[in-house]
Amino acid sequence: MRMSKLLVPTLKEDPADAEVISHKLMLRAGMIRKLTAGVYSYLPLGYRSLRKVEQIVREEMDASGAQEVFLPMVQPSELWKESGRWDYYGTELLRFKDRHDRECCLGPTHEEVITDLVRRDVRSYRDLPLNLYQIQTKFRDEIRPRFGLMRGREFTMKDGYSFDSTEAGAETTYLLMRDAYERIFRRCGLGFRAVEADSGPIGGSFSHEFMVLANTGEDTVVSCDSCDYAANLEKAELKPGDVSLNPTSLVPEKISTPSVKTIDEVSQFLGISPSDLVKTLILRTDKGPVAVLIRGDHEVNEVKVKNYLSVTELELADEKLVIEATGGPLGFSGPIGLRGVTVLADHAIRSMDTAVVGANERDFHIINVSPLTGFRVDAYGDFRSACAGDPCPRCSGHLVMTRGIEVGHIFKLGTKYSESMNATFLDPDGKETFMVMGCYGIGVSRTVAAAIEQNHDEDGIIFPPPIAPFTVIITTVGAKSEEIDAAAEKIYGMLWEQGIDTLLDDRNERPGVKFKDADLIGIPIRITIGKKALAEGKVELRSRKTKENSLVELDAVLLAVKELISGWDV
RNA sequence: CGGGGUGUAGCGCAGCCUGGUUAGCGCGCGUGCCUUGGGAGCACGAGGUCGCCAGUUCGAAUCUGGCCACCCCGACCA
Repeated sequence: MRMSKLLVPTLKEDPADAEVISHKLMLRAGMIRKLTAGVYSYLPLGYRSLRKVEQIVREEMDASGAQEVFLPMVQPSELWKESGRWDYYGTELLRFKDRHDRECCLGPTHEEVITDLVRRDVRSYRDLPLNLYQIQTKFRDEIRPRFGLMRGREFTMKDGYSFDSTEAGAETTYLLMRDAYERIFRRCGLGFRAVEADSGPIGGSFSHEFMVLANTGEDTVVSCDSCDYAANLEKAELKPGDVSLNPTSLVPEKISTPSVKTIDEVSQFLGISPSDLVKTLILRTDKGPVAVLIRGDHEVNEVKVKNYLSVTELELADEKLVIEATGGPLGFSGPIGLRGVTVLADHAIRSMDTAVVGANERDFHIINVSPLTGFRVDAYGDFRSACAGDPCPRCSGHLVMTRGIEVGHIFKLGTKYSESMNATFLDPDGKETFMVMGCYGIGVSRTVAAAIEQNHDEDGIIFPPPIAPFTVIITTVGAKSEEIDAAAEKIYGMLWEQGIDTLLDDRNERPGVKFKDADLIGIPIRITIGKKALAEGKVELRSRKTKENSLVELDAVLLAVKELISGWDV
């Protein structure tokens, strides 16, 4: 492709409404343009990158035995009512009516459609397992789209669904997909980590998220500094810890703490550390109010509490419920004397010798409380989020926190949809049985954005070669010259013949402009053709990543390019 | 939806507080000259319903009210 013919509207300045680096750079590099909130058009460069990711996904999915299909984006409400999600999904599901007044929605995901498809045509265990996937535009009416392609409302997703005749088979398929995902993200040239994710009621290690590591990521990845344990923050398990051996013998004492409410305020007021406090959080659930006790310096993990209680709804109580549950105002809740409320306590509470708690009375706290004897606890458990430095749940190492961008998620669904939608098959004994399902998603457009978050510098994007819109850019410099043009054309033709995507910057621009654009759009390898070197039969090769230049003979260009690509470090 | 903020040329902004000629600046864009190893220079030029609607006023980008759009912080997720 010739730069003079390509639509690449690069910008010198950052657009005012872009916040994160990938969004700014994709806009500046002329890869995308916004149509409306969370909805973007892809320009040639952006689309080329997207298609490269798609192709890698496609190849690896096919190699693992999955088959590509293409499902409708407009879906009838009936299917969603059948699965129960028409009511459950909420406003993220974009609903509308057609001219016959029939309710429809734009597909945010395709469990319903695929299950319907498979249940109609698959009747025997002989047809299983079956693994189908598609690469398609999804629409989710996100509450708050942001960060460009990182969280759009319309986005490109690879979604795959597997159907097995047995649990064991489903688990085998799951592991197959996990391996495929590893290969996909490795081939994309990304630094990533597969982490254990919350799998809700299914439990076990049957949900993994694939996180591209980048400090601008929205998710927190918890990993061990000595073993290979890694998990999403909401999932990361914690060891129980030791029970206090010398609980306080002091007598609890109610003290005045006027207008001192927050953990910080109380610890400052009393001159103690937040870890000496117990915070009592009142939560509203669909099974009634619950009190959760967490050490002052820790954070409650709502997903863990939710799973422990098997509730579907859980949120922090408002002041009204706090007064109802504790008898005291917001900010002074404590575990002593709570009635009619389930009291859960994090393991760490048991390790405390002494604690300061709220008195359930305005402007009072109680000091010298023994967590072991001072109040009733219905159950101890792992209810807090991990912190950096916590012991690893699998070995003697310690946990570290890193930021990540979730680009993939694989999940064992079990029979959730096959039961609600009656997807059955006849097993070898002629018995009607529910299919065991799994689902596997990759945010394709987000993967492109994540690659940029992970690979950029002050000059622009540094694309990993496999997903770069072009692998090589040929830049001619200096005054118009037939020799230079001829050399450029020759190399350009040769690289294309070798299947290397090459962009020829044939614009009549000054060198500075060409260099800046080449850097900005992140083409991994730049071949610069100038008068001086060409007179000696050489051109210049430059790596966008290392910024190292080397002069190579015209005959050696192809080899040098291939070496640079194969030696590219993630 | 709650909290904060912004809408003036393709992009980035000034002007608004204190209403008053023809609404400015930089970049970009067009033409010509010139230049060609890190976003050159000169000259000429095109491009604006000042987000929309109403109101106040002799007069509104500027003041008032309503609406809309977009961005940031929270709950969601690939």
